[in-house]
Amino acid sequence: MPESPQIAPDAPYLDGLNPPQREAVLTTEGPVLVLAGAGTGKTAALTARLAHLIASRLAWPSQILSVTFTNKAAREMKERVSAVSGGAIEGMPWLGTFHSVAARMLRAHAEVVGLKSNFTILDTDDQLRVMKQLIVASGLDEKRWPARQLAGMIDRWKNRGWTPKQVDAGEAESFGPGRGRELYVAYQERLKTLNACDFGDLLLHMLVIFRTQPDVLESYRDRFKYILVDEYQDTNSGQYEWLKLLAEPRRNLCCVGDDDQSIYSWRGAEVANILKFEKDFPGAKIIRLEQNYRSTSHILAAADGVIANNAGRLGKTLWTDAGEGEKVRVIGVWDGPEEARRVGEEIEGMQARGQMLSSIAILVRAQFQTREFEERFIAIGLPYQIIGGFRFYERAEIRDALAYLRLIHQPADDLAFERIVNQPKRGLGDKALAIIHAHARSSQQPLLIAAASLLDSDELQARARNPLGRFIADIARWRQMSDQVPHAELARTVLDESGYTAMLQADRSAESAGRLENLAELARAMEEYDNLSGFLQHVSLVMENDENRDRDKVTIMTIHAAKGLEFDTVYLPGWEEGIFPSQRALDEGGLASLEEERRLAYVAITRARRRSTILHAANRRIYGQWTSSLPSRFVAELPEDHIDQETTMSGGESLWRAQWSERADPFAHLGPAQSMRASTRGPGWQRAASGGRFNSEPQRVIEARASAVSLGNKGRDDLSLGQRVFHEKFGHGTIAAIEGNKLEIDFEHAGRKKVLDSFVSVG
DNA sequence: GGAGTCGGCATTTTT
DNA sequence: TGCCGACTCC
Repeated sequence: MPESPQIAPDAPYLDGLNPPQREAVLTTEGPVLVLAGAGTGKTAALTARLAHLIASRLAWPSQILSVTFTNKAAREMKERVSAVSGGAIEGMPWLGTFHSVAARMLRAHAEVVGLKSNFTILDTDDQLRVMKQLIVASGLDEKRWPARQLAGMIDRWKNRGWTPKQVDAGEAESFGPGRGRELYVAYQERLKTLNACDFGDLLLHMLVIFRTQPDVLESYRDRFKYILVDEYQDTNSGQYEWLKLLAEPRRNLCCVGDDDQSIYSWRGAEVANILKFEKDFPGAKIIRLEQNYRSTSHILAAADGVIANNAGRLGKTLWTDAGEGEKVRVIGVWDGPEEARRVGEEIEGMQARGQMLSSIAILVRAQFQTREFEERFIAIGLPYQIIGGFRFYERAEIRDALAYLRLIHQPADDLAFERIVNQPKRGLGDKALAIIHAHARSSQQPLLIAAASLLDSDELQARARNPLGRFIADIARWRQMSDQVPHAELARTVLDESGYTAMLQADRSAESAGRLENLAELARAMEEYDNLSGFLQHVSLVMENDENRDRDKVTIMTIHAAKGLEFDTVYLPGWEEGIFPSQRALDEGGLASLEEERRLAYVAITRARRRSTILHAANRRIYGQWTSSLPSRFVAELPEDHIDQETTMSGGESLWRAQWSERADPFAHLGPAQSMRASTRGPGWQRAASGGRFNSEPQRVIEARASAVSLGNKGRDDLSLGQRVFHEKFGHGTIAAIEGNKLEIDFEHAGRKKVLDSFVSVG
């Protein structure tokens, strides 16, 4: 590999790039921060940079680490690199999301942190269930100390790169109280026994390995000649440390991002990472991409006027030669239904004029806002799609199916066992489960194995024992099949033979048909993977929504979900104090979260290519209560020259703008009923209704050691024939026979029974 | 195990 | 207001 790049100014990948973009491509050595404003051709530059590194032989594809946050971004980059290099380049092995790259590394070094390389990746619901169990086990009231709160805390700690020992004492105190650290330790222990880790662990474990195993760190430093990071403003402290460790000592680190588009601080992202880049990497080159190829200048100016109110920006000024275009419209309406009606009418008008619905989006601050539009669009028959909400792999039926597959693949998967042992109903209720749990705990076996050994005893009543026996035999049989039958086929068989399909067919509710379809889709999706284990491992990291994009539809989604997307026409409803900025941000986060809300506003406006329309309503129903609302302060921040204001109410166009400075009640003329100030809305209204449901459950896989029906445990050594023992259910008796962990006992009242040694006590 | 009831609660969610 | 989870009663 030559020392210096063979600069080819006419290289095809440089075609169409502007000077700063070229600079971003050609500045290969040393730390580089590319500040890429919205719509400035960031991905084009990044892709070209990768192509350049490879084409000029600075590095092999395998020597470049490029990380993104989303699977979508990773996929897009892969596709574009391969297109720009004429498909000649084999897929880049180290191009992926932070999590998938870390998972890949962790599989190679799992034993360092006490895992096996086939560890399972838990999702949020798995985590919550495990944590709930731990909270209950530690004697805390799960109502007062909800698992979600603990999960949130531990997640934040992991985002910061903290192992239990590093957790700030004060923070550790706050849960339980005083039990935070202990529960964190217990959680990690539990994960270890499940051979599982959560999303945060993927990065944290690797961080620990880098910190403690210099040779491992060294090998990766050797390997990665160049590192690229997309959406750098979204990195958290853990990811930052991870990158920094890998980037030293070469420091060929190129980070691309936009501080003005940092909208995930509540997920642990640290805007500070991008703000302090120069300090952390002295001599870093800062390149600004400021030419916007997406929007017209009125739109850019409006967005710029808003974001200019934020302090501590790195600063950049977007410009375009696309022309002025239309001003941003600001429309004041009476109430929520009118807002939806107005948008619906305009869209119908555009549709009549031939505009594609897919080029139109409605971007909201929070999920609950989608409802009003949904209702309206149904009423007028306007095709729409709501992005967000349930993901494919979060649907209950999908997770049930996955649980079957997990349990077949990995008999030790207790979470999967719990999920499906009685799904469909087999008459295995709480009582049976409690007995299985008790035995599993005392014999330290996975639930499936413990359940199998219970079958040979009288611990369970025949009513439970028989269906349990069938269930276990089914799992064992499917497990054998899994070696011979293609895994998609296996999935279909399992769903049929387990009675799951029949259960859905018998269910005549509105959703059941869709569920059956989803399951069919799941089996189809499986065909794309080589084997069951590959599929299961992939599923946990790439949980994507398969939206059907066949028909022309208006898109409704949150602003967060819209980051990185663009539409010709964008509607931005609900720009009211308390909604946007959200009440929560106003109440709790102080200036920092107000600024984040403002960045959201910036992201929202800049999604539009040609037309951006902001709406606000004077009255809105929140939790069923009619409340009057003030226009968002962000409305007042829009530069007047670049907007057109319109109101469907009397009062004049600048009504709201004036009010912001005068702090008067803009709706005083409406009479006392409506003039309740927005600020008088107490904390009661704060969090508006949402769709964020957590209904479903887990998935993960553990290495199989024992077969599903293996028995023959060594028994206890403190028991002998003729000994008097006590059994909770059957009372006192004497041991008549011992075989491994199985006993036959003559009970004084219950007669002769087969029981397991873990259920008896001496005496 | 299913249906009914009651109380608490309610942003954003890349992996 | 409306949903979800927990709980109760057949």
